[in-house]
Amino acid sequence: MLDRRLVREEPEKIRQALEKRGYEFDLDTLIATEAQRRELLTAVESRRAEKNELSEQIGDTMRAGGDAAALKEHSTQIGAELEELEQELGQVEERFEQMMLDLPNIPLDEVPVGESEQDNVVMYEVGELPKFDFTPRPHWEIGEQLGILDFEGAARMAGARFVTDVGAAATLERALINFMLDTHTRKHGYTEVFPPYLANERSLFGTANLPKFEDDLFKTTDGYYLIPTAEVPLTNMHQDEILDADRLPIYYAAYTACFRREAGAAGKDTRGMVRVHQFHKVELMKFVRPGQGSAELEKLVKDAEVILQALELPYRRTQLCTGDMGFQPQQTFDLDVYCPGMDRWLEISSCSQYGDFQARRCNTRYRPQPPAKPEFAHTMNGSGVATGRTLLAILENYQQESGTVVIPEVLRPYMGGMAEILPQMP
RNA sequence: GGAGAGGUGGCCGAGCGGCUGAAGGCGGUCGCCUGCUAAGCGACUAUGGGGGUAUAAGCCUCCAUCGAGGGUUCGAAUCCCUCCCUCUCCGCCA
Repeated sequence: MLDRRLVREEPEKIRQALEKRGYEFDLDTLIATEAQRRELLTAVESRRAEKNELSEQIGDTMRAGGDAAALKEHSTQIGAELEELEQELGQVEERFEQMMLDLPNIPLDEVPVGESEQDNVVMYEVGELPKFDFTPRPHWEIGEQLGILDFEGAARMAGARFVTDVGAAATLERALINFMLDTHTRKHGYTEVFPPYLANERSLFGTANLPKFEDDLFKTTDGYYLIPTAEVPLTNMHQDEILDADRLPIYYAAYTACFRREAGAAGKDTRGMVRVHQFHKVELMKFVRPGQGSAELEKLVKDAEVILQALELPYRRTQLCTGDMGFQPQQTFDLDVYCPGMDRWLEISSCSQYGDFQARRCNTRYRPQPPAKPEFAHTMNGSGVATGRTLLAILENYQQESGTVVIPEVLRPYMGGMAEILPQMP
C-alpha cells in the first residue's frame, strides 16, 4: 500500500506510475474521496472535542454537588449528531481504504517503461547453451521414462497439475533444497527459517496477495490460506514490530512448499512440471533500511545466481518493464534458466524490491536512532531458487542420449555420491 | 477437546467509571558532575491522524488508540458481550 499522503501531496507521481504500468485506475475519484474524508474527519473531531468538553463539565458539576441534567441533555444531543457524521465518515473511509488497496506500487525511475513481456530487457546471459548430438527431450519424457516423475499417479491422487517425484527425483529435489539452503546460510549470511505453510488473512493482505489476487490462492474451510510463496510468512514475521536499527538488514532464507490455484492459467504450460499447484522453492527475503534497497537487491540476485552457476545451468537475467511487473514491486529482476528439451527460457527466480509497500501493510517498522520516530522498513525477496524447476532444468540440460541424466557435480555429495540417474522401477 | 489465569507505552509493570495517554522501574537521548571509567543528579522520551503556523527543522492545538470488535453510560484501560492470542493444569497426539 502506498503512503496515503502521496494522494494529497504528490498525486502526479501516482498518475505517472499508473500510466507507465498501463494500469487502469480512477485516481481522480480517489483524490476526491481523500478530500471528502478529511473534511468529514475535521467535522467529526470538532464535534467530539465539544462532547469531551461537556463530559468534563458534567464531571466537575457532579463532584461539586450540582445538577448536570441540562448538560447531559446537550451532550446526548451532540452525540446523536456525532453518530450520523461518524457513519458517513466510516463509509468514506472504507471506500478510500478499498481504493488504496487497489493501487499498485510506484516503479523506480530506472525501470524500463514498456507494455508487456516483449519489452523486458535481457541484461546478460551466463553459461553456454548445451549442444546435443540428438534431439533433446522435454523433462516429462525423461522423467517418465526413468520412472522418477509420476504425473499419472499424481493426477489420480490429487488431480491435474500435480507431480510426484519418485526415487532419484525425490532425492534430487531434496539435495537441491539442502544445497541451496546450505549455500545461502553458510556463504551468504541468511538465517534459515522453516515457517508455517498456512497463513491467516491478514498476512496475505500484508504481502498484497489479498484482496486483489484471491483467485490465485487455496483457502481452507477454517479460513486459512495455503501460502503461495514463502514470501508470505517471511514478510509477516515482524508484523506490528518496531525493530532495533542495528538488526537491519535482516536476511532470511526458507524452504517451503508453495500452493497456487493457477486459475488464470488454463491451457498454459499444461505438460510437465512447469506450472503445478504445489511446487517447492528456497526463498530469500530481506528487511532493510530505506536507501539500502537497490544495493541489497543486487546482492540478493547475485546470491540466487550463485546457485545456477554452481549447478552449471545456462541462465539469463532480465529486468521486467513497467507493464510486466507485478502489482507490489518497485523493481523486478528475473532469472530464466534455459531448458533445451522444451527449447525455452523458464523463469526460475523473480527478485523484487517493494520499498515500504509491504511493510506498511504489515506494520513492520524500525527506529533509526533511539529518540527518532519509527519508520517503515523496506522489504525485498526472490527465489534462490525454485527447486522443482531446477530439477526440470537439470533433467533437460544433463540428459544423455541413452535417456539417463548426469547429476551436477556439486549435488553428488548430497545424493550419497550418485553421479547419474539410471532407469528405476520402484 | 476440558478447566483456569492473563493480554496496558521500546521492554517490565501499576491502575478507584471522570483529575489517567496512563504511576513506578528498565532502556534511550540530552545536560550537569567527573583526572578516566563507573556511580550519582536533572530534564526529556508512545503511535497514528486532522487543523493552524513556519522557507524548513519545528512549534501550537484537537481527535483516536491500554489485544480486536460491539454494547452500557453524559463519560470506559476500568462494567457487559463476542472473537483472537498467550500462559498453566488435564486429555489426545507426530
